[in-house]
Amino acid sequence: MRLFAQRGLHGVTSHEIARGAGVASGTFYLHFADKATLYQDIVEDGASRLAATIAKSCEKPTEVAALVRAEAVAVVSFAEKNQHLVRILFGSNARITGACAEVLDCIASTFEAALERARAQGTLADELAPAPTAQALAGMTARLIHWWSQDPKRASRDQIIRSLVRLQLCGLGEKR
Amino acid sequence: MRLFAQRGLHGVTSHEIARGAGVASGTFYLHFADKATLYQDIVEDGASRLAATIAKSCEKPTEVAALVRAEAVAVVSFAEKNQHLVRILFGSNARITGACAEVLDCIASTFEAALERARAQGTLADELAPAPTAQALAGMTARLIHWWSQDPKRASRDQIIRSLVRLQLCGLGEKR
Amino acid sequence: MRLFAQRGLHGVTSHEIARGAGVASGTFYLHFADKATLYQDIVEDGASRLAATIAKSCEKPTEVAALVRAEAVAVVSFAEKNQHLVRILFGSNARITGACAEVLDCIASTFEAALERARAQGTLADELAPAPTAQALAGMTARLIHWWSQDPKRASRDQIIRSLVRLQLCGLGEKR
Amino acid sequence: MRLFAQRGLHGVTSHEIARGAGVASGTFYLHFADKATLYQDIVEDGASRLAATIAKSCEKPTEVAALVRAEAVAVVSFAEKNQHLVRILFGSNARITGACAEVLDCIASTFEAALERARAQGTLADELAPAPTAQALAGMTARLIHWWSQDPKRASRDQIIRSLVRLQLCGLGEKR
DNA sequence: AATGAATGAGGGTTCATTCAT
DNA sequence: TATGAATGAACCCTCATTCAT
Repeated sequence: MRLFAQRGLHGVTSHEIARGAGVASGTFYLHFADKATLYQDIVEDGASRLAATIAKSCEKPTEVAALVRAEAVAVVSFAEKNQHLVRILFGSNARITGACAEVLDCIASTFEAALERARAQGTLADELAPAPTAQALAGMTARLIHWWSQDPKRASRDQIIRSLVRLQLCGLGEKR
Repeated sequence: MRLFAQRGLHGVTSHEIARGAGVASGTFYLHFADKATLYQDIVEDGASRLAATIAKSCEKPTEVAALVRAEAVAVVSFAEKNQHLVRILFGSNARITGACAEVLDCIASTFEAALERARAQGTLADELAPAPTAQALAGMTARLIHWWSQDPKRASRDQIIRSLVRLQLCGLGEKR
Repeated sequence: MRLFAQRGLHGVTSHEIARGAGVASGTFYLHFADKATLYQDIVEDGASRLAATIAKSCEKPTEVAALVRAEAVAVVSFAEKNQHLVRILFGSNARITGACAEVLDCIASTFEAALERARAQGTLADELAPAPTAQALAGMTARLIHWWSQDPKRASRDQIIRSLVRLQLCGLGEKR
Repeated sequence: MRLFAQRGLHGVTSHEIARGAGVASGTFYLHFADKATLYQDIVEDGASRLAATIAKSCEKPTEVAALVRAEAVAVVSFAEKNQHLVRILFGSNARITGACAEVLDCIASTFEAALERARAQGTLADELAPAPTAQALAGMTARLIHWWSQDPKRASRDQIIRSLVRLQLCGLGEKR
């Protein structure tokens, strides 16, 4: 993951991965089918773990504000524990490899569902169309997380969460 | 640009580029130093053209709302005219190639400057730290533009602009 | 062909073929899809050329003896001109590669047709079943040709032809 | 033997052989020096067993016809009991491996000796040179046996023997 | 004696780049 | 200036063989 996060699928050789793991070249193939499959598996597994983490964080809260906050906390915690993975998922030549069922699209669709609900309840600002807004919120989250995971000293955990919450709440409706 | 946008730096061969341009393989090297340099040049040139477009759009307006709107319009127009380029800049194994002086960072720093100004004037919501907020806004813009440029029928030009303006204004302060 | 004749498909590397042709490794792939395909093409092309040669030699003669002789001459001439090819076709890990639609089966079926005709005319010795006899005659021809092409000094052209003719005539019926 | 008969020396891995024998990969090397040696040993042992079988069958008969028949029966019986081995010996990338002291040459030399004897007694047809005729007869035998062992339902045991006897007798002289 | 994970040399293939024409 | 055949370094992957357990 470290190597893929730094240099991408094509920038890393199978020899480097093996050597990085302290084993011989051939040993790589005792554990993984091939380089592309390993990468794809990392992405897919990571995406579903992230999705599960988010989903779980949304179970309890009922108020919008609490829900948004819970989600932000979950995402930030995930990023803290999976620094390399986050860079792979959001650093994103993931798209190029065809490996990912679009982590971003996955997150975006979560947002989109929430926005549709808000629209139904009349709490969504009129000028916000659900689809593009969902994409914008997903992009915002991804970028923030990715930027932060490249160097966690750039901002405190709390600042990240507060920014996420504020912007998401704003995007998720909250007529002014 | 079309090829790079579709398949990324590593997914395209120099032969394909030449053939796509209707010339022989060797001719490629009469025009470009090598494939990586071409890619880098596309990214850098594209980034500075985008930056210039944004900067120009910000010259006249004095009010925040007008300024944000002008910027959104400029970015959207740029994306319309440079569909492939936008996918290269934001689709983003740009980061991996080391080719880019971070288009996103460039955009982010524009936002950051605005946020610092807002903070000085006391109009920035307290919970928003300038640096991460700037990243979030940049990520939001990039994602929205990229998503849209993959298939312009996904949303109307206007919806994109309205979403951008609303979310940016919100992020840029506007205490509630 | 020389290399394949000497060491078989698996015993020859693509690098050796290139080097043997006085070109660099990559050049091989400008001319052939890959090593296995080249081998297969050699076998298939060789088989059909041999079949065509045999077929042509059988056009004119009407008497059995003349026909058998014409065929023997054709096969021997082919072997003289295509020493390496003959060793590939009959030296025979051809079967292993799945490359060949069985050159031998092809030749055998020619014989089988002739034997069926002989049977219909009542000139075939009773103890000879067409199918196995055809295989035997084909194997005989192949072996003789292969053995000779490994070292043409082993026997004169004429000895080969005479042996072939005599044995084939015998096999093809000629009740005693 | 089954694996080698089906796919040849190069088409079988040492792992497959071990797995086919129900032991672990390393165990293979407790029993055999290496894959190539195993193959060579199979071929050499098989060839000498076949040679011994033939030699034994030729001990008693004194008449040519009886001798030829005894030999044919011996060979066919051997093929019936050693289906895989026969395919290895005659299916024949045996030659390529350098493993075999030429089973065919071995058989051929038996025939050649008989032919020389016939020549000395003046019973050999003038047009048949001993060496090429011996090769032809050996090839005929090998092909017939091999063809039959690939699918014993192709012909009855008796048909094979009768064809062999008839053709060999014819080749072995029998002036007309 | 058996295991099976580990090794690493070797081979097939690709492709960025060159250069004689 | 344009060509495109040729180059050869580099990469992915396989598999015969070893050896600590």
